[in-house]
Amino acid sequence: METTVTLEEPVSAEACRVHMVPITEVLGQVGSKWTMHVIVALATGPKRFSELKAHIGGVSQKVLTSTLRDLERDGLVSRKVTPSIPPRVDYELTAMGQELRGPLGAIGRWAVDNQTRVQAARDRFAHAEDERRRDAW
Amino acid sequence: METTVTLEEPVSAEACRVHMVPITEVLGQVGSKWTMHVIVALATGPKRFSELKAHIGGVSQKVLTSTLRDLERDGLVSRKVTPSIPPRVDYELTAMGQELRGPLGAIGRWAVDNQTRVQAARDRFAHAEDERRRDAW
DNA sequence: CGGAATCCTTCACGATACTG
DNA sequence: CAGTATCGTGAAGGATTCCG
Repeated sequence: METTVTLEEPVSAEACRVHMVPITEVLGQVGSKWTMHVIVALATGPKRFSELKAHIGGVSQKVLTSTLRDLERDGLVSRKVTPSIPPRVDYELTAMGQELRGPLGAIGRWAVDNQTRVQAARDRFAHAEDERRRDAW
Repeated sequence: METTVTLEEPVSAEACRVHMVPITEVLGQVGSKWTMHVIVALATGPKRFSELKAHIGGVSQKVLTSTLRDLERDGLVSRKVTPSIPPRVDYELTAMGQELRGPLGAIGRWAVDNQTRVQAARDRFAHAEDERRRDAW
């Protein structure tokens, strides 16, 4: 019994919804504003908290902490504490985190390859909106 | 001059951030709670508004409308109005929308393939949390 | 240094009611 | 049928302060 539906051949609306649950969950996590940045930053190797914060830039300490917690919770990132003075905490992609780089890279490449097309579409849309506004007057 | 960095070989922190912009934007959109559902629903062919709503299930018409607007705005979905009585509106993936199915499918497959591993990691994490709580007392 | 705690703002989402 | 208009809510994110 094959249950790999995803984006190819939906069976029923209900079966499709059930299948979407883990996907939605993962995307909700990945779509979170900073998750992608963290994974990219860690893709080249382990980093300390302050290194991550500096590398990413523009993220608050609180949000970075919670992002890292979520990733650790899901087993994508490992957290290694060295209780020295001052303390030292290293973050690193786990094996599972490394595996996510592939699929994430596919999205990333699509985004980079298509940003001009998306921008053009947005311009067209904004322009069409203007025209409708003009017609209304 | 090659500028395809994404997830493979970061150059500088700044160059990396610049590259992340379109990716973050796309992921923010895709990570939006219902975008994925809409694309999956439309992957098999055009659908009317009410068909989409019924197929997805659990989405309010307001949110579905704005989700579709965003997708239309970015040129991923086309909207065809038939001014009959009652009115009829068909939504369909554009060529660009179709192309997104590949990368999105990669994420989807990863999510489905790894949901048990993620769940196990969460259980471990929750268990470790409990133990720390017990130590505190 | 790496956080936890607190406060505050914004916004996505949802429920409801109304319209062409 | 396919929206638009309004109102309400919770959660995400950000700034700041304090702690081991």
